[in-house]
Amino acid sequence: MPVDSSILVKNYLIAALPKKEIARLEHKFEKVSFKLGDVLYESGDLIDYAYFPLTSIISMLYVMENGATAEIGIVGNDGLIGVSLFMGGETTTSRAIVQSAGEAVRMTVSDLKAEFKRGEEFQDLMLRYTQAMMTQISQTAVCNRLHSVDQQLCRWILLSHDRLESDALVMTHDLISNMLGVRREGVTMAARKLAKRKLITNNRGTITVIDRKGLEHAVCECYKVVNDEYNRLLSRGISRTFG
Amino acid sequence: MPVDSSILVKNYLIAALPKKEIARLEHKFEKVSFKLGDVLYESGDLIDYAYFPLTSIISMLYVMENGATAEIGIVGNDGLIGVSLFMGGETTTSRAIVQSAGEAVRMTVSDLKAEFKRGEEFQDLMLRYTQAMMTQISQTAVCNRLHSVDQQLCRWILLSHDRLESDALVMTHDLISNMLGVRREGVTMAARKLAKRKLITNNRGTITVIDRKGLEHAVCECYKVVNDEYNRLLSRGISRTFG
DNA sequence: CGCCGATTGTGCGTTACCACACAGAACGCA
DNA sequence: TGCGTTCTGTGTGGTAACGCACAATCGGCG
Repeated sequence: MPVDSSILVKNYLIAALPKKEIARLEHKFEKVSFKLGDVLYESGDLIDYAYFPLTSIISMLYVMENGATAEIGIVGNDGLIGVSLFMGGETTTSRAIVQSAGEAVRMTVSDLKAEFKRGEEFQDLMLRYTQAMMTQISQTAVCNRLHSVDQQLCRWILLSHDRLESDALVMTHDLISNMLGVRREGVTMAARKLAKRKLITNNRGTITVIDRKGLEHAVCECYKVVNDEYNRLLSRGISRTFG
Repeated sequence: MPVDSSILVKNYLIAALPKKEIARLEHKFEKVSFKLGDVLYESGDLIDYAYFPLTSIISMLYVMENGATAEIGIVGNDGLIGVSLFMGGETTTSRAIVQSAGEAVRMTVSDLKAEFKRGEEFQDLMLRYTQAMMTQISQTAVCNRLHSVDQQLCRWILLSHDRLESDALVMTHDLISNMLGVRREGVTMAARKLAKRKLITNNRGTITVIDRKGLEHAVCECYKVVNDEYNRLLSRGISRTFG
């Protein structure tokens, strides 16, 4: 489906491009819709398209040989899926899976590479975004090492909330546990604690944020570190309140 | 100190450049020596130089507000420190600290950027290296989440061994514990187990690899995943035995 | 309405790791 | 040779998370 150029700017990365570059690119985008659980690509797949989420959220998930999973990073309308294309690797060792249904625009590999190779603002922006992504991944490593499941769930809810228009996260505890790489019961426990503190409500299949400020107060420093870095590198935050 | 160009190729990243580009760059390198514990830069510091280790090993370490630390990645003669310079961020949220004394060559920020901006093989190589680094960081996140201290120590020893000419890792358990983000006693226990299996010896301040194959057999899949990706992206392994 | 699958809640026992305290061993230097 | 520092080993008790089994509950659909 060809796109109305006005929707492109829902993706902040595209919106950050000079008007001239947007004009050159807009007819190369194609709009797509994703359902929860759709897989954009598997580990090792050659990739056809780069995806710029508009309302969807995509998780990058590593899948172990024994089937255990852990989330490496999360991308919404703040970024794109397909960094490996202009980095030269063509594939990655992770799976890209839809964590929250919604829409995205996509661009073919060759269009993406051609624009990147021009060496203009598009290239600079993609590289700065990639560094922001690296910071997010790094902080995931740190958080996995040093923080409790409670803290990590809190961080994960904020990361998701930042990338959603709604306050309702349509996710079962089981799915969240796959992202965090912990037991489903662990998520249930942690969610109950947050609900008891009146920061979220926790209904069958849906977590709803009811006290955003409270969550920000409860979360570990990892959240803010990454957020500040997105601000610094991309001149805008993805958070709803910071920056 | 000006460099003898023959030593430059001890760094595999430099060695992978076309002869023409090496020739253009060689007079821009300067040789430096590092002691254990030297800090190349702190989180947030503006960086003056990019460092290409020859015999030294550098750790990228995240330092929490409470002083706890965790390693994000490790760089030896397979790579460079200063990716954020050409990625456009100028700084990172981590500290770069010497994990194993030795030498490196360095290049000024402006020389590095100028060469990168030419858009030739140097740029491609730097970007592919950066993707390899992202894979390493990602796998650190996964390993931190899903694997035991025993497994992580094993992986860490192999990562260090790959980047050393010697079989002796001059590191106290305390320093290793800072890298892994665990207790010193946890490292002591894990090292004793590996020693009991005759994979390493474990003397005051030094861990010596005595059964490389055995370690590779004992390590979690995270090691091989990253190693394969370095192979694929940089057309050569950093491991002493694989690829 | 009633059934069934999906989701969440609970209750074990077990394991891995932590924090702290301190003993012993090795090394380096006077 | 002896002394102090650094490093490693050990013990005790506590906590977080695990694996597993199963009960309770919710929602959709025939």
